[in-house]
Amino acid sequence: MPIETKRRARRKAERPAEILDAAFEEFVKSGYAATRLEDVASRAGVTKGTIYFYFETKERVFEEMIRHMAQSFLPDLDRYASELKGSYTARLRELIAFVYRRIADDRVARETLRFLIAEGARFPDLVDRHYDEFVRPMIEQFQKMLEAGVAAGEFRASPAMAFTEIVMSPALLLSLWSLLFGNRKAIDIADFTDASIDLLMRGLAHP
Amino acid sequence: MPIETKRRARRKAERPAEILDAAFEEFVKSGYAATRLEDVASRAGVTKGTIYFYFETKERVFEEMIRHMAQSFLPDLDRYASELKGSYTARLRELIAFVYRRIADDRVARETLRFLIAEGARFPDLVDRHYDEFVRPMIEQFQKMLEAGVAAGEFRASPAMAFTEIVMSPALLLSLWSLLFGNRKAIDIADFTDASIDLLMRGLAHP
Amino acid sequence: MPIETKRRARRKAERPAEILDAAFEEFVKSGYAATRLEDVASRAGVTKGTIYFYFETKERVFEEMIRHMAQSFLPDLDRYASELKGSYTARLRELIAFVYRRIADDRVARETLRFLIAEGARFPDLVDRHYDEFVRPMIEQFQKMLEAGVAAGEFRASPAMAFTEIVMSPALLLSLWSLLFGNRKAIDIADFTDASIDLLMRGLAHP
Amino acid sequence: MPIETKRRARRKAERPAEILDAAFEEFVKSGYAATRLEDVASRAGVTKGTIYFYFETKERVFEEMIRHMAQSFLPDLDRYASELKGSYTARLRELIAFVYRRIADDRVARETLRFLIAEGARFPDLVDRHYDEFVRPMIEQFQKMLEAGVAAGEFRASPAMAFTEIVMSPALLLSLWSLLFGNRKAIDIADFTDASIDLLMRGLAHP
DNA sequence: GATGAATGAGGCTTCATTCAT
DNA sequence: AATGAATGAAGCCTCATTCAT
Repeated sequence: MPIETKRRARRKAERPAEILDAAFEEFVKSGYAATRLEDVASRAGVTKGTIYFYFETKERVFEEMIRHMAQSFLPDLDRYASELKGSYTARLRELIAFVYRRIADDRVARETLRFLIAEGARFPDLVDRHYDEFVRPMIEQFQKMLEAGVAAGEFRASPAMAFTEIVMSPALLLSLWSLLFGNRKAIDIADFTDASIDLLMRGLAHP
Repeated sequence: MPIETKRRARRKAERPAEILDAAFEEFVKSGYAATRLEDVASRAGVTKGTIYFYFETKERVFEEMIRHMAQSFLPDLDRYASELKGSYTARLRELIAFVYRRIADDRVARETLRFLIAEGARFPDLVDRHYDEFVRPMIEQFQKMLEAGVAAGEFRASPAMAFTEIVMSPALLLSLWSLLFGNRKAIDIADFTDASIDLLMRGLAHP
Repeated sequence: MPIETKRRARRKAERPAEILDAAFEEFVKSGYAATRLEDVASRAGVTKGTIYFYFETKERVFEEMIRHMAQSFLPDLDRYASELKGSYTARLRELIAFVYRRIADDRVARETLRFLIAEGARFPDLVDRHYDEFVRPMIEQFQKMLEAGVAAGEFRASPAMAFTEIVMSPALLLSLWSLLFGNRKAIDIADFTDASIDLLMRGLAHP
Repeated sequence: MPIETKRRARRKAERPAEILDAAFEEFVKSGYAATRLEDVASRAGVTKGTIYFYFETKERVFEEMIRHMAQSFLPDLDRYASELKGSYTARLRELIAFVYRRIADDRVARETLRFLIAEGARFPDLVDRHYDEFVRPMIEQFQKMLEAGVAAGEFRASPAMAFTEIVMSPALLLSLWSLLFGNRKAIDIADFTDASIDLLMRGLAHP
């Protein structure tokens, strides 16, 4: 196979991804309804017809875009968690900091959250899929660690054990803050993270 | 003045509010772009033209709708806060519970949050207005109470003092949870609230 | 009858005329179709409903406005023509100058011409009425004078006798020039008039 | 290239012109504001959307239509003028007759004049363009010939030399007459032209 | 695979007209 | 007489979608 053919083939193979990348940017800029597939096409360097070669409808483009962008960091999280050493207090601290960095500071994750909030009613499957792939596993990861910490006598058996998602709520606030105010009312992420962790760890600790 | 005139006049005066109420429901159902003003009109019991008698554009209807629905509960909050007695620990607990009930459990507030997240880029003034009227005053109220509690020696001077919004983050999570999952993955609000407060109060307390 | 009542009655009697004056200005500004009766109303200091009290439709407003503005100067012309003395050459010169001043320099006449050209297809009766009330009498007036001049041996029996309207054509050009170019490409009316009359009188004279 | 492709390509290339031709007819029939683009479309054998594929707005359709229809006859005029032989009196006579035939008798030119008068305020650029492309060159052509005739001793140095447009005014009257009265009050164009030229030439001649 | 001309349903917006007061 | 709230028909324009090439 001549090298030129190979390059073109690779090119073609990447078309859908290029379109979805372009779709992400356009959907971010204008929202689902106000985005024109024409603009997605020209950003991707193709024409409208090409999009319809790869995707059935605008809705499909949106759905696939969400899937495409939402690269799960669950494997990373699991590996990171399993490699942590030391006291559970220290481990939890590390794990939370890790998640905060990934969630609160990641533009793609943030805008995906916006999409899900804004268009969730139209795409309930996407939301549920996200719950299954991101939210629940993350919560379970924290749940495990909390329970281990309690078993080890490091954490008290607080009622928050039944609502591990509370642990993530400051990170969520950070995301929303950014979605709402952009950098008009910026929060220092590092300081905020430290303060959140400090508050949380004290809250979990034995009195 | 005949009674018929009065009724009609009252009717007239209420028209804009009726339209905005209808607009809220339709915008909730379909989102900004997918809502047809015609549907707003028929829900309000008028015709399309009538909406344009009171509002210039669809955008204005949306903006005014947000303003109309967002009845500030700041006065309530201030009064409630000023009437609290006892230790700052107890007062803070009460205040948080109060806010949780109002925010996390209020459909209008929740959907307004969705609107602001979804359409904030198109209506930045609305977002800033909400910050000025709701977010900042609420944060300041909590800030005051935290400082008083520290001054009274009840709370430690934690780094979270610089990020009072952390206190509200579980309530936000509750709102978002509802926006995303509706009642598909319901959280028991009362228990969640208790757990959050418990965690927070321990985190704020002296070791 | 108290004086206040009288004033109000006079006021009322003038309403239609005030509306038509306002209509003229608005129709001039935007043309027939693009003019909103609402704007006519507010310029006249009344509300839309009032216009419909006096006129059945927008078309009627336009028609009545044309009638109202088109104050015939035929009586003036006839009187002026009958008072002229001296040679027919001198009389014709005077008469033409008189008409030029009235036609070419009169904003109302000019804009009426625009209305008739622009909306003539929709209002053929208006056009015909104008022909009967303005164009034909004016031509006849000139016709009479030309014939008298020929009979007196002052003018030659030129073929233009059968097309007296030629005499008016420079004035028409002046009107159109103004309609098209406003004062972007102004022509000196006095000089133009003199030149036209000079050319015409030579053309009519015996060689 | 298959013949079918060629046909389709030719079709495509002609679309805009077909649309503009249809637009001319519809605008003539109803005027700018009262013309519906839908009617233009169906007259052109396409649908509404197609018009918007080629033109941004209704205003653009109108502007482009005017440009499209206004095929300058300046080159013809220049060639015709340069080929004339004989006395300047004879040449001028020929030139005027040529212009009268083209202007006074040309439906497109006539209706374009109506458009410019009716909608000139909305499209001043069109008007100015017409001045530059038609009016001024034509006047200059006549100006040159008049000056040559004066230099040759055939014409007197009349004040009309400064207002060459007077020469065209009977043709303009003819156009307007047709615009206003259609064929309700027809003028014999040939006789009218002869009479105009006769009057003019006598007016220009030495006494 | 890719193009882009063409379609047509649909929504926003305007405004002449009506009518209860 | 006059008001002005309300109507609803109508038109401009957009854009997802199709399909011949």
